Amino acid sequence: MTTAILDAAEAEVAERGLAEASMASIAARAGVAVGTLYNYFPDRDGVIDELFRVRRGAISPRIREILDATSGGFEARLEQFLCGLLGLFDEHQAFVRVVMEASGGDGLRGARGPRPVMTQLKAGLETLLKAGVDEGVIAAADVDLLGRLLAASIRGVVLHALEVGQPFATDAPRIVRILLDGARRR
Amino acid sequence: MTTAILDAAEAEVAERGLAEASMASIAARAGVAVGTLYNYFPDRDGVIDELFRVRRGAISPRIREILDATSGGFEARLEQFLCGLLGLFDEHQAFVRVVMEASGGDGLRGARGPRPVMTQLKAGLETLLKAGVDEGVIAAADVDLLGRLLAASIRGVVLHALEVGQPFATDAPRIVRILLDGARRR
Amino acid sequence: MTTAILDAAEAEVAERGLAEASMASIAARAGVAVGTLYNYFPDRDGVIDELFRVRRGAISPRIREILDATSGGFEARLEQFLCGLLGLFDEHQAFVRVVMEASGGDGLRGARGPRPVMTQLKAGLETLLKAGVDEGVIAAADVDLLGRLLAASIRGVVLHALEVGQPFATDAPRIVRILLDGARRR
Amino acid sequence: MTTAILDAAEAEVAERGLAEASMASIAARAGVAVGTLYNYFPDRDGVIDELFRVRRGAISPRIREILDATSGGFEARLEQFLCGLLGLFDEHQAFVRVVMEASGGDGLRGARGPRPVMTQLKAGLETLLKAGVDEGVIAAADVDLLGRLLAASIRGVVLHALEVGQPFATDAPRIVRILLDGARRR
DNA sequence: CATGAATGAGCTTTCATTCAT
DNA sequence: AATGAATGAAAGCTCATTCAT
Repeated sequence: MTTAILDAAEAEVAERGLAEASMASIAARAGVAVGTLYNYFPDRDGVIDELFRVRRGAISPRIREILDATSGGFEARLEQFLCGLLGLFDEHQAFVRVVMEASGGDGLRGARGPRPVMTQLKAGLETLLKAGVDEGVIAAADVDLLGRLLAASIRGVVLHALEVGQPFATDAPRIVRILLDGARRR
Repeated sequence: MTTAILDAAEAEVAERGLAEASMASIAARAGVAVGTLYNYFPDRDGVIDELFRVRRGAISPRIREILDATSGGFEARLEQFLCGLLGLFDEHQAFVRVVMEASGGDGLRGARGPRPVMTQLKAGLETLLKAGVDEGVIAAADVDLLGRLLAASIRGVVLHALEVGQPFATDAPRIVRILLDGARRR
Repeated sequence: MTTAILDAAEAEVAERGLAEASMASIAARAGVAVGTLYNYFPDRDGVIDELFRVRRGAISPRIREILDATSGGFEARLEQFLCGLLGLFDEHQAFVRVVMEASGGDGLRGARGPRPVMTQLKAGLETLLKAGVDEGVIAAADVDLLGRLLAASIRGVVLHALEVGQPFATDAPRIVRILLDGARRR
Repeated sequence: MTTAILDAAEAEVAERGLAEASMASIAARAGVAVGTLYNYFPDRDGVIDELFRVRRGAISPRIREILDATSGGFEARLEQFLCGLLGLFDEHQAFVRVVMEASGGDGLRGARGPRPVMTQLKAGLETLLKAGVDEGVIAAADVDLLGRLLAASIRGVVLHALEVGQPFATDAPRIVRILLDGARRR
């Protein structure tokens, strides 16, 4: 039942936005009465928080796995990481929508919850980029900016894919190529 | 008066978020009575929409000017454009905050308003990138993705600058360099 | 089972008050499920009403016994009655708390239940006072007021004892003395 | 408006009881919308608390005046005090009902508000009774119990008068006579 | 026009009650 | 019988909106 409720909440938030997802609409979508929600969660925040907690719980270890599974040189690993990441997001489209909804001005105000995933993602990127520095592929001075560009690019690609209804993962290799070698023709 | 109200709305949304910006708080900040808001706007959405419309009205021609003012080769123009753009955003920090707040899942739902700016920005980028293709600097096949990466990068850089409290414009040249020539050391 | 439920209800009302005694808390205290309450009582009011009915059923005959057991002259009997009554209340502290809780404006509204006890108590007092009239100890004209003063005094003494945590019965002789002979020194 | 709302709250509580007095019923009785209540009071407790505060504010100084206005010997003053008090309560019948409703198990749990009036009343009685001790009319040892009997008697008389719909003040002299000289015929 | 008190729909939350197991 | 999850009416509270002044 908790699962059904969280799924309903997720769909509701993805479709209508965090502020518009009322307990009544979540209950209706879950096919239960309002009161039932309160048999499983203390209050509205409890539902939303748990939604983020559970989804994070499903995604977080996968990100680590994807990172750990990368092998080869820096460039190959980065590409594998991005590819795996976007593939993972493909599997959690609904939640990705929620995160996009919720992550307007993160950090500018009380960010509700997707933060840890983004943080972990950035941490993974940083790990890889440092390996790239060690291999002499990229300059240490570029790590920070490059990390941010990569994170932003992932967001941009995901959002675009969401809008046009495509899967996410296809662009990963090209992103890596452009960010490493540039778009300039030679 | 409309201006005062929109300024108040902007400040309120930037500070508290779209959902928390009540008509009462906007009126209080503007130093008028709630009723007065309704003498100038049909309803709450009217205020928010007009806020976006007006700011867009101020920003749009500037974007075009910035684009038109670029000169030189493709790379130089791209850098000038980004630089000018980020400088422009620096002048509209409050509104940029509002946009960040509001631009969670644009297009996934009824996009409130920043869309056109982003669209125009993308259009400007596309114009430039096409010039790049004509000059033979970049491949036509990369235009679309590169445009999205640039747009996403701008968002990432702006958000980061907002969080750490820095001006936006400083990173523009490095972004252009990375996206054109790659971060790979040679 | 009914007994266990009523005991739980009594304890709950005594501790938290009538309004705060929920079916859930009563069930929990009785160690049964909520549904079980409804196998023995039609609804919440049914529980409360039955609580009063049962306790009255236990107290009523005792009051009669106490009255019947009184012997001697009017004054002695009155003192015995009061003493016995307060002693009886001592044995039913929890219920007395419930009655105090419930007996705000009895009769001003739908009196929940303690009424009959008070009525019987007043009836007993009246019987005694009439005996006093017959013996020529008190005037017939004073019976009514004296009855009310005695009843009120009992309430006041019980409430005070409950607040300071003392047994009830100790003050009975002094009350009788004051009401019969007055507090005036001679 | 505050007055109208408090009057409505008072009537509602007097008629239906504290727990049953909903904001909706208070609003309806006051002839305003629910929201209006919240323009004048922070929440439901705010209404109830203010009701008690205001009525206490009207009654408290009067009690003091009544006490200060008493003159003559102890007995005369006590009678004047009781008489004045009951007369005062006659003027505030509605609030007296509220107090009766609210003062079930005072002190046994969080007593909402009439407490101070009762406390002041008891303090007034104590002052008088001490004067009685000084005059040698009553014994110091009886002050405490006599005070409680008087307070309880007042409550009993008021409650009875409320139920039968009589004015309160008529019984005062007889109460004083009984408590001082006893009901015993001589 | 400006005002701000009044409004009431709508939201969150509670809890007596039901009923399939 | 006992259970306790599900129910939904009802309560408290908020806030966009209206309108008499």
